[in-house]
Amino acid sequence: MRDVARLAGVSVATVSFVVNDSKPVSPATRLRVESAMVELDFRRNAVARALASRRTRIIALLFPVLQHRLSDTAARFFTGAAEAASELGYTVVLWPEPSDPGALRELTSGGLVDGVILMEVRLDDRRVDQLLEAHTPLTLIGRTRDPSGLDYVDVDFEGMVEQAIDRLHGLGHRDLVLLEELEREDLDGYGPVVRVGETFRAVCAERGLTGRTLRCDANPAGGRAVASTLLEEMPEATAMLVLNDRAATGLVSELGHRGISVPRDLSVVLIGSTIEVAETADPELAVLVSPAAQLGRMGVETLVGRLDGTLGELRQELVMGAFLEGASLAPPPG
Amino acid sequence: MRDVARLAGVSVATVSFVVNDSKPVSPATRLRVESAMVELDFRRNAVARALASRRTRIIALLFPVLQHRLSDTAARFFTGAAEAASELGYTVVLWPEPSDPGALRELTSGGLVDGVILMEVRLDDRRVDQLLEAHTPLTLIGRTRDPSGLDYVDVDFEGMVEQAIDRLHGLGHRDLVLLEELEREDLDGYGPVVRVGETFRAVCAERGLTGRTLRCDANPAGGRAVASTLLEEMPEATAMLVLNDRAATGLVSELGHRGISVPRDLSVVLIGSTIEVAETADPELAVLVSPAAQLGRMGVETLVGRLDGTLGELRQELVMGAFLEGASLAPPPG
DNA sequence: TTGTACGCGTTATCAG
DNA sequence: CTGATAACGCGTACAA
Repeated sequence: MRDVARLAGVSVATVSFVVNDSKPVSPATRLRVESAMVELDFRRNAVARALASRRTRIIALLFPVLQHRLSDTAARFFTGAAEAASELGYTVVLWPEPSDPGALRELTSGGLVDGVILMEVRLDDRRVDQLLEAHTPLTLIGRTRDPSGLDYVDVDFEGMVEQAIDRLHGLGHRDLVLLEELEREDLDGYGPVVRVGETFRAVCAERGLTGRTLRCDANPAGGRAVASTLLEEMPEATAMLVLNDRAATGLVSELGHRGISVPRDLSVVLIGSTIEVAETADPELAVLVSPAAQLGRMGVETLVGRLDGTLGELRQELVMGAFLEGASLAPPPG
Repeated sequence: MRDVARLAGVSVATVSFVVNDSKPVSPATRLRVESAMVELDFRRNAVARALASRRTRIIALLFPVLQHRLSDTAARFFTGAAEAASELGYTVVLWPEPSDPGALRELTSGGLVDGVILMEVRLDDRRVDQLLEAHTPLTLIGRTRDPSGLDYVDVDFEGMVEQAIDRLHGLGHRDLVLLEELEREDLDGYGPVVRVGETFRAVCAERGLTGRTLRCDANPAGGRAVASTLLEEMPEATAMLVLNDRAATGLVSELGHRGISVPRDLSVVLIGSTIEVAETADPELAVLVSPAAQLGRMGVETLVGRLDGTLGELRQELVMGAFLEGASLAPPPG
């Protein structure tokens, strides 16, 4: 930049004005500066700019990649966020969560990113406190147990589970099962799992339905393996809610092998998955689609609004996903 | 840092020495500095450090998220890369490819990242030239048509296709089909598709086998839809290679509905997918697993080696994935 | 072993 | 409209 200034016969300040058009510059000198820039193949240095201006226009989407699979759904959060950021003149990068918690502070208070969007939030999430302590502009995708004072957007799992149950209830089902993931320390207090489980039990109780829980590994083999448990221990169950899409396809196909037909003998609803994954099963599963891309977008808009100061009040919003009927719903047999 | 120095009664240089232990410091003063640091809750500023040292120890994994789905396999590249980076004292972030190509130069010549790992490489990939021109340290996951002079690691699609064909041939199959994705401009010259297609045709010709190609949308619905084409136009085909896992599951289940059984009537091999996706189909598909995590790791190791100057020669390496038998292979019928 | 002083490439604040 | 110049926070010769 110094060189550009020299070649154009102006001061560095003027060059800076041209580069950012932060101040009016006469057409003549602007031209001289611009040609000098191409001449010297000038590229502004983002680091220096960040040091001087105290911002990078970069947002980190913090994702604990070692604890949570970067699923299809998670990928859509990222895509939605990336699109929105691009429109707003920001860049969002997917930042694997540092294993060392100290590294988190470094990242966040180091000035490399202007703000952080936190994913895979737990009810008691230490990361939130750490980030707040570091005064990092923060938006959650998900929410803690007590999210007061925090900007967040989240899937409305409660609403989705209620809708699913009511749909099944409306078809005549009275004996439901929720298929959950095996408990792992990693998942302890993980929002979606906790909220879906609690809502399931509460709504079943409210409606006078039987609501039981089954657990299996979060993959097709796990789903296959749990089929016998289901048939042996809960033969009266006629409908099922599944949070883990991978397990669902395995379960459905294994049931098929055992002569149990979906939806004739068992209705199945997927919670918070994608169309494509629901279509992968045979038959296509009913699914409450995760509004992932939309939430990614909203997360970025919220954080940017906070950064630019254009967002006044707190933003706390829950979003339901679309209900796709698929071919896995029917009245209970008999 | 200035404040820390003042509180500890030393100069900023000494504080810097302590922070980076770049010079010997007497235990006494070190202690004073350290306690001053905790007292003031000191956090070093990554941006300033980057400006002074000309490196950030951050690597960008450049992924064109708008053109390519961030699939399960792609996610594993990221995970593998993140692990390796962490071990080497680096951080790798997933950087969505800027839609504006000029923005790519900004990113790369701005000093925000020390180097770039390029994903979803095409045979003629402009990004490579742009990055080289900007003198950005660069490693490819994938490779261009002529990758001479470039560090790269890639899936050995040629070897994998050959292995798959030979396996099928060994079972007695002589009439093969390759299921490809519909042509899209986005995918024009995309390495995996081109190489798999070319190798398929070449190896079939060499072995005297019939090798034909079918195309469908890269999702379950696409696979379902292409089932009738297969049955009507290629009824003699007894085995199939599939590059798109999503389509494969749809095809297999639709064939089942039409009385065509895998593997009795048709053998199926998935190329470059994951165990879990292969297990999702019914029956479990044979699969040549993509060595994604390993390649992610190797990509990082290569780039870091280049950055640290510990890597001498060029690194150009192809990796095969494991062959899992699944339950979708059998001799041809009759 | 420690301190001084300069450089890193911009932005921002003045004054002109 | 333009130019000097002081930050920005840290690394690192070089000197002490």
